[in-house]
Amino acid sequence: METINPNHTVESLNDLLTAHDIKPTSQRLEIARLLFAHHNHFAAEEIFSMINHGSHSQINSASQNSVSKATVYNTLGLFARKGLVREVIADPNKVFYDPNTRPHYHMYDPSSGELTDISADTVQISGLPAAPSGREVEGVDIVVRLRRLE
Amino acid sequence: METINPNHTVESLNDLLTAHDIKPTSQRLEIARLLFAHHNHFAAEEIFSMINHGSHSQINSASQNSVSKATVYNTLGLFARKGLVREVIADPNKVFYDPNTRPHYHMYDPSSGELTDISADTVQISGLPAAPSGREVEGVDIVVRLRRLE
DNA sequence: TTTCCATTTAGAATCATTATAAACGTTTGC
DNA sequence: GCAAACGTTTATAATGATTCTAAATGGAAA
Repeated sequence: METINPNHTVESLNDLLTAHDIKPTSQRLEIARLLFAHHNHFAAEEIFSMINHGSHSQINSASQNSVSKATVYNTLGLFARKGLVREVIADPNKVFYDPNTRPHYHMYDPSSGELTDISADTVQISGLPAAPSGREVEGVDIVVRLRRLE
Repeated sequence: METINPNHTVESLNDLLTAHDIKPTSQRLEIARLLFAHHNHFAAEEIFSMINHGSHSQINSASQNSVSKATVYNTLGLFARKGLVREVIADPNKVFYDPNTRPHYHMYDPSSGELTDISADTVQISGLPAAPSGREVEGVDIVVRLRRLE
């Protein structure tokens, strides 16, 4: 179930982007707001349609917020490169963007498309090999794949 | 269960497909031979080009081995559904097919496209949550993402 | 044989994503 | 304040993996 976090003001989002070396434009703030207000993972196309057909515009805003598809993709790529969000590769058809960049894992149900978090606190992994020379480990992704019971 | 053996004969491949409830056609045998002869993961497009532009045709063979792109995709999907191979979701741009269906994990280097196995023998994981009701865990994928050292 | 059913095929369609090149908006230098 | 310079956004085209479609093929069975 999805909850909305109202504790992200335009100010704090501004600071968040700035702290990650991202110039805060209105489009970037709009996308960041969507990502950080919901406790959910979104694909680029979902974010695009939430902004354009969705009911997420500010109450008092006179301007109809609209961001082009190209900008949505560019911005999510930028956010990921700057470490503001994390890409989750769990479905071959689309990339999910996760506003939680702290270590944690995922559970994925392809039949519903639902991607949920697994806290890293309770999970123990050991025995993973070191990176080969010239490389370093960027991260460890764990995806628990689910299927409908027969 | 099947073991990976570089000396797969046409007969043993035949049996392998039959044991997995797959009718062995010449195209399916050709694709299975590629997958099981190499200790490697391949994407559909790689298999397609190995068959068509690759150096895998018999020198003295009068028959030019050629499998259409549609059949390569259909066959790999069939193999995966029947449990003969496993899909590996590590790169957003393509699905890898892994002839090793026993539990094991992967290391992925996006900069080279190299996907290598991590044996499950040395890896310990605990504390993963159970599947929600109505679902079961199909598998646990671990991908150690690599990056070039700066 | 002739029929039937699965398999294969070429090519079109799809869909997420990326590239292109123009338009736009801000900042900066004067 | 004004204009060049630069980064950002945009519509649109292009890409590339994958899936779909509908026809052709081929083997098994009657």
